[in-house]
Amino acid sequence: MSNAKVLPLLEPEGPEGQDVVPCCPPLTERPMTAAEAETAARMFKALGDPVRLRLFSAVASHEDGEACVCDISDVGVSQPTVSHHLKKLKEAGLLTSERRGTWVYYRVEPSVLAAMGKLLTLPAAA
Amino acid sequence: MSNAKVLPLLEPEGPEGQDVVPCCPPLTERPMTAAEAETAARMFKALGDPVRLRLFSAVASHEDGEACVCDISDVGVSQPTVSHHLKKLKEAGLLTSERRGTWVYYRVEPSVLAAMGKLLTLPAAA
DNA sequence: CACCTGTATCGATAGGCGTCAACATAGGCA
DNA sequence: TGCCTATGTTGACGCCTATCGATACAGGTG
Repeated sequence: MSNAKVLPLLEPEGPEGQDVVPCCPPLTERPMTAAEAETAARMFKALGDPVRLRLFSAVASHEDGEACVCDISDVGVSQPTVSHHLKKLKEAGLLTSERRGTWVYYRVEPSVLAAMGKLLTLPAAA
Repeated sequence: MSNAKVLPLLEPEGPEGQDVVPCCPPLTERPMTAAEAETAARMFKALGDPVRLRLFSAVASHEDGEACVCDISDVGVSQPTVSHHLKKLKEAGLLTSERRGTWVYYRVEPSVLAAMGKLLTLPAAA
């Protein structure tokens, strides 16, 4: 494990704290390169499943942007399926997880959410 | 065909021109319902493929948010595959198409892009 | 009309993915 | 130590989908 893996949409930048730079410019700025598209698509894909989207929203809207699995696992699928989807969200860099005693808590990465939002920025709509 | 079909992320609202209301609140506001997630996931899924993301970006970044297929079809896959992906983007409500003489032009729906952006809005980041 | 180019559709195929039951692992508690 | 709960992993199954070649359709040009 370790935290050597970098979040897909972001690259750590500079030693001044938690600065990050988005992987890609807004979709409307210029055509994305193949590499950029590969990276960004991974995140969109992760949110492209209704169950995952609900899980993500449940975590993101929970107090402090963090929630125990037990708080959010009522989405109509079996427990292994919930676990599977949370893993996918983690692999996509949208969530992080931490075990605290009996329970495992998942937390959103606000900077990633912001980066995705910027991707969908409009140029200068009239 | 006809334009009876409503864009997935938006619902026409009121007779005052092009007003639309987003299908769902920001992800962080409250846990999405199953129905909301179903709708929103359809759009994320459409952007969850690298080829489609490049095609979408190519159209969105093109002059006037519109591009001929011939201008954007150089993404490393066959012509039928390009056509297939453009159709998917159209079905997801992200693009519209119009034939003008020999060529077919695809155009982005700015309001849909904006709605997706709002979905990823942060609450009140410090 | 015949021909060429641009785009869409069809049919087939291989791989990806969501889902579950069964099992494994981790931590708390008696 | 043994048991219970919470969560993750494994293996299997069926569906969805990205891709292609072949073909069809549309529109321009001669």
